Amino acid sequence: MDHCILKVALDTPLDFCFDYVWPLAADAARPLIGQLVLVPFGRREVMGLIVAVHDTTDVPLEKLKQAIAVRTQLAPLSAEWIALCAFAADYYQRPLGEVAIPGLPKNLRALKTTSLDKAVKKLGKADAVHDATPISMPQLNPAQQAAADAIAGATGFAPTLLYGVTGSGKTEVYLQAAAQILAHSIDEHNPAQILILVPEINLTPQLEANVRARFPGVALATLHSGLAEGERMMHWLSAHLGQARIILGTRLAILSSLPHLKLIIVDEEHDPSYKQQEGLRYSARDLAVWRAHQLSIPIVLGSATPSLETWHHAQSGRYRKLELRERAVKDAVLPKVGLIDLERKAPREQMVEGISATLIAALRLRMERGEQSLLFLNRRGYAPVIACDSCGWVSNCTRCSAFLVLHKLDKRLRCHHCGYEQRIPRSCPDCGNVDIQPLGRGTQRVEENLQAIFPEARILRIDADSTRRKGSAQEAFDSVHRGEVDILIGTQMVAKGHDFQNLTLVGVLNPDTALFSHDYRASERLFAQLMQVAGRAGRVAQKEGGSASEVLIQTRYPQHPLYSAVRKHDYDTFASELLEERQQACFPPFMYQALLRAEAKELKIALDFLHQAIDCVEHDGITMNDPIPMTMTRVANIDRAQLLVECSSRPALQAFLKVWITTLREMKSRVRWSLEVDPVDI
DNA sequence: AGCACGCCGACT
DNA sequence: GTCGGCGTGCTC
Repeated sequence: MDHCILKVALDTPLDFCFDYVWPLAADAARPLIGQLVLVPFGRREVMGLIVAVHDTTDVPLEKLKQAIAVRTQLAPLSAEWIALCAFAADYYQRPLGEVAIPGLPKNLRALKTTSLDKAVKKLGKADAVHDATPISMPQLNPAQQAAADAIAGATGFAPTLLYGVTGSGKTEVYLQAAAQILAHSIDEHNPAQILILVPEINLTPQLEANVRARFPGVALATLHSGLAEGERMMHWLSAHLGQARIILGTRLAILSSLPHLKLIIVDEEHDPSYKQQEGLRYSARDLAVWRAHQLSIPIVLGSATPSLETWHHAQSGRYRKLELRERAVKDAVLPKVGLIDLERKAPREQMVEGISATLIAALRLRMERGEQSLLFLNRRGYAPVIACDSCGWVSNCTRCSAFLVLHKLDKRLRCHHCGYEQRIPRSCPDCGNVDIQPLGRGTQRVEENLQAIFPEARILRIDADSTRRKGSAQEAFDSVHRGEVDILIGTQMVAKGHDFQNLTLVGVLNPDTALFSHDYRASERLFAQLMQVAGRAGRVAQKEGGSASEVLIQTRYPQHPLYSAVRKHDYDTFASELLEERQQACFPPFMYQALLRAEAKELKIALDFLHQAIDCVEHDGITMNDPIPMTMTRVANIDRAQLLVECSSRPALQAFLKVWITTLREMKSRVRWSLEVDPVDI
């Protein structure tokens, strides 16, 4: 045989592999499965992944093209890694190449190989032997020690929920379990790799510093979307070559090549950021569990407020549950949670610009004591809408079913969905009335109001607008840590991860909307968010003579069971009740779901397509709900509708989706559609 | 998805 | 007269 046929997966929506001829010189080695190959594709040249090497092909000869080059400098991607991609492709109903290729560093996919060559040489020279002996570890409390031992001592696939309140020292458990596994593997010629996933880029610097301090000699690689191409290449390669022993990253890191993976840790496993919300809509947490199962290794899912999926598995015994009941810092107590009743309107509860007298007094007390406060409001901008008092005009976006948000500092009205911007009108565009008013409150407005109430206070706002510049989020957090801020105002960005040592008050401004959301997951998320933001306070030991750290929630519904559970820090009961409700209502995790979305210039076209989609296929045993417009129907002049599909059996749903999606592709409809498996926002 | 080809409207 | 809108067709 003077040539062979390469079956190549390419990054294209076409759901099959492409065959290429590869000529074999007399003494040349055959290309290997898992190698990358440069091929002509249409009028372009692209990088693909070799998934099989055959002698023959069914493709007609005149269609066959020759591959250009096989990337031999790089060790082939492993069969396990390809199997992981193949599973994700299959489960989420996407082509293999769309899963496997985009996660690879761009420089690896580029035509010229100089940067790859340099990186491989550079890493080849790096000392592969590391001193994995950690510096002395802090003393763990008995529960932490038991947890670390149980995790590190587990053999085979051992999924574990590490359930512990914020501040209970979960990170310490991760690090000591990691230390044990690294120590076991260092003497053998079997180096271990440990993957630690965190929800957001903002959380990596802090954890990275912790890990580096704890494991000074151990090679660490970070993987997240904020890396420059060069860095990404080096970090990805050091993971792929097995040199990086600890890999710290966001959700995209779950698809990296880790030949010696021995432990996976998913921190804050309930966090919605683990779900990719565009393109391949995967759950990094779910893929992490699959990967651990595939490799027969332990996996730790850590959270103070586990997802109901994970909670359910822990309750049913599929996952082992390890619990940390106490805060790890000695004498630190859980913050006291108080509710400020906005309905009661007692004289003392006069509101100043949406902030109650009680909260203002609490802020003043912290100022006097030289302690820090945090105000949490999950709404950026100055006001979510402006309106005309006399004719009722409101600032609607012309392209979306949403309001234009007032950004007073930039003097702009801005749509948060399509990016449309305009100047702030001086008068009502409909009736000319000059009296147009901002309605509602965003973080910018609270910042302005608060500065008026406390002229001497050093106030800092942290939200997506104030941290647009790269690195500015870190600078902002650093300045809080240095004590340069008295009052911090922030969106959910500030709720995660950061321990503020001198912070003793958390005010929550407007959480009620989530209580009555049509999304049945909203209350689960609100609870997690409140617990998380509450955890920012009271991490230090209670100050002598002072009172405990405090969380004050302004609400119109102080009697709501969610708030009672938050007050008692009682996730167990709350979660068990939610699970009960979900079972009654046949919602996940007792039901498996997929969502077909359609987009068109007119809503009717999208809805018609979805009705057609229902009729085009047999669906015995599958619940096809009515097609409905999406909550945000119109975005950027495109109307969107969705069709929810349900089944009590995951395999049955998977089998159905496979047939369905094939049929839908064959319909060749000009409506844009996409399928999401295990959707979170419905 | 890209990227081409192809056929109709408003501009230097 | 051309620049450029996006329909539709193809990718081993």
